[in-house]
Amino acid sequence: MASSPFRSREERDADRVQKREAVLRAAVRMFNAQGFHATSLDDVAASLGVSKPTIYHYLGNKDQVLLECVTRGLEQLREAADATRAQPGNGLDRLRRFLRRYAETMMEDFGRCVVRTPDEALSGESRARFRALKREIDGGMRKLIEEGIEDGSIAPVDVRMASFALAGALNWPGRWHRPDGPESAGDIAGQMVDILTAGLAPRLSEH
Amino acid sequence: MASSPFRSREERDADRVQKREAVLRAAVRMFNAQGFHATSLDDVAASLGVSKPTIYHYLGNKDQVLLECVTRGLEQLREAADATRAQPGNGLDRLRRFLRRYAETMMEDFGRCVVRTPDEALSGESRARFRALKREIDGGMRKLIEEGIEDGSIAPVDVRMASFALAGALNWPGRWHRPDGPESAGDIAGQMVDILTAGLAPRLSEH
DNA sequence: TCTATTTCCTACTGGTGAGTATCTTGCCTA
DNA sequence: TAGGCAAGATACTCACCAGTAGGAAATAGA
Repeated sequence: MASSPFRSREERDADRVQKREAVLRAAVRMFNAQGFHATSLDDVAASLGVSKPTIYHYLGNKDQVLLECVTRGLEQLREAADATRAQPGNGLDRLRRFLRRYAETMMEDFGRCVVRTPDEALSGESRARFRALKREIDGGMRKLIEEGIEDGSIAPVDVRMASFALAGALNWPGRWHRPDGPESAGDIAGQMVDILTAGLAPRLSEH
Repeated sequence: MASSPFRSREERDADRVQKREAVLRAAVRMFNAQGFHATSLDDVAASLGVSKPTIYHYLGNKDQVLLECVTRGLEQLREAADATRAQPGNGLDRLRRFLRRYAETMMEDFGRCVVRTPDEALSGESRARFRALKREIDGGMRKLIEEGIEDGSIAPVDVRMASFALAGALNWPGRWHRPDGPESAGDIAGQMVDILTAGLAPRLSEH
């Protein structure tokens, strides 16, 4: 493949996608680092060496930028739920696998943005969509818990409460975890899932 | 006590404290409802039928208002930890009592403000103090877990991870719980603590 | 009665940042 | 080769809001 200064249609399209991606990535990083309100689109643009209208060109207004960030994160979570559903194992096993991926996602750029974004940061239609997506994820988690209770691998609990407890615990790393820290996201996720499924009280009958 | 239009020194002091309190309460309610950045001090003042300089008179600048809100919440948590320390029972019992009060606090005005306030919302010295107070609470929780592990009432776990998991799960109601909902804060707190201490996997040996 | 202090208001300043109007350049297509 | 569209830049507007200046009214104390 000789590289020519004349780019084909596909190349130019790919270019556009790549630039869009770069803008989104820069935005989410700054939102996570400094907070949504403390980040101006001028800042984001400057960090890429471009000007503000460029962001409007690729992504739209600030609301839309944030919505796309959180949507990305929530889609990763939904994919995790879908993948889990297709796997073998009893309910608890599958829930555990889902929770691990959930926690890992929460330590990545877009996942962190989901936890750090309160509903009020978005306005109007965006807020409604944000909420709907979160409800969907919650629904998936509840379903997994229910399946586990049905097959006896999970103790009978209030599904709604359990789901909130798990989500809360696994969202939290998105607030405290630093990606450059000593522990890998996978390690942390694994440990948290163990603690949550085993509980704190010692098990009397463990082989 | 005849009520006279001439107020004593004590009465006037009490008046001042009461007004200060009212301003703080109005502020924290609006911060929780609409978010810190979306709430102007003009809004807070208007909700009390006064003007912005009144807020500056009683509380100082916006940073200081927020700092006092979160400090109140964190002090409630610290009091809970102190009270717990004085109580009888094994480590797990005492931790459970603390966690209940922790969760309940997170569903009240000032507690909710603590969860909803990211570090970046505060600036400079305020931010440092906010972080220090949070670290202190976390230290208290870790200590309780350690004591439980020592006396055998809590399974040996990574204390840091356990503390993060518990805090995350119990902070979360501050984000989703509506005070006017059907379930009382006490009920929710109790259920969440049960789930967290028992774990999800069924216990084989329970009498 | 005179002064100081508390309490609170009206009215301003100044900065910041979202969003837009308009222009330029260059490539693509007809 | 003319017209159109993509990809940006510059340079604005406009609204909002934190924080302040300065003053008025009431009360306290001397």
